[in-house]
Amino acid sequence: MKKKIAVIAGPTASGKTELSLVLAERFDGEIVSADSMQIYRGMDIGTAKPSPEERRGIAHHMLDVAEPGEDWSVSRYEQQAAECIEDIFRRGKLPILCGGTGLYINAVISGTEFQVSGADSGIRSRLEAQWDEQGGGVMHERLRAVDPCSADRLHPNDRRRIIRALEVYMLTGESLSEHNRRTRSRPPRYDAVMLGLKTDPRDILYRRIDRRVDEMVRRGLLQEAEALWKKGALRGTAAQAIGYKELAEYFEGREPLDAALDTIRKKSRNYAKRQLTWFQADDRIHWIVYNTPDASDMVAEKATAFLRQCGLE
RNA sequence: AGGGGUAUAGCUCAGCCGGUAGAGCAGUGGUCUCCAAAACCACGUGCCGAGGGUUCGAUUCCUUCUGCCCCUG
Repeated sequence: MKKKIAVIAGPTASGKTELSLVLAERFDGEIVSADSMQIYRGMDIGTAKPSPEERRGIAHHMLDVAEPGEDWSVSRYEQQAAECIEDIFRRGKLPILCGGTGLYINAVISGTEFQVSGADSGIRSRLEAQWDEQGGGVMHERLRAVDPCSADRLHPNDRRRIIRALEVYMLTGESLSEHNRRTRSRPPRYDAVMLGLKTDPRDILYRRIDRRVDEMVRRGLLQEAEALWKKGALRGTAAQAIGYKELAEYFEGREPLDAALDTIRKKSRNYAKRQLTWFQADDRIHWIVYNTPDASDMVAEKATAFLRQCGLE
């Protein structure tokens, strides 16, 4: 029988962390973060990473596993997270995968293989250079020649995915579409019991996000971001983190502080919307509406009931 | 108080010589199998501030009023 894990998904500021702690206590679980930015050491306030005190003695995994300058990727995440989950099972506990990075969650559940890395071989940067020289149309046609399915599926402007599709083919000889067909046909690695948190009118979430940015500033986001910026640590994937990249503009004197903060709020809302689009398309998710702080007990009860109903205890 | 300017989509603003209107941002919907807090795609009818006038026809010209902005006192 396939092993069961609990998953808590949802957009930023929807209350995932809080719920994960309650469920970990009730189900004797350990938490595995599924967040592409919380993996970085030193990026704490801006990623809303639970502090050691906030973790209430519950084991957390996949936090602080990389330096901000490191290149990170789904592949690395998937491998390490899977190891953590297996360890948790060995300890006889329930793994609770909790986070807002849908791609990471899916990779772990399904056990997707990402064997080839174009970034390492340097082929990716070569393809990127060619894209800039020859234009996207040429690259799209090149892809069409080796992988017509992917070419049809991808919009000509989708530079990143066209390059990746070419890279996969060049590195493995197998087209991306074949690879996907093969991996998708395999049964998922875990039996995931998925919970999703959201607000009902979306504006509630947006307002919560706006407020949370102010809260982060109060807690020292500027100092944290400035320290990383001074070290030149914000490179690679970490440089994409909302909050840090906008504040870098401010530190460099290219934008006033209030404008940078407005952008942070805006980008966070945009991000939340994309997360909702991603998760709402996933019909495995059992949604719970979490509108106000005083509903936390009710949310916990609903979540608990659902997990029990799905055979967890 | 006098003079000048402005009033167009939720916001910032385009609309040359009159033929009823577009961009960016926001928002919404979507894509997503190694940069994913990223990248990419789609969607723009709004008493063109109000009234009057000129005109076949006014957002566009004239005029009055109202709001805001600037200058002079």
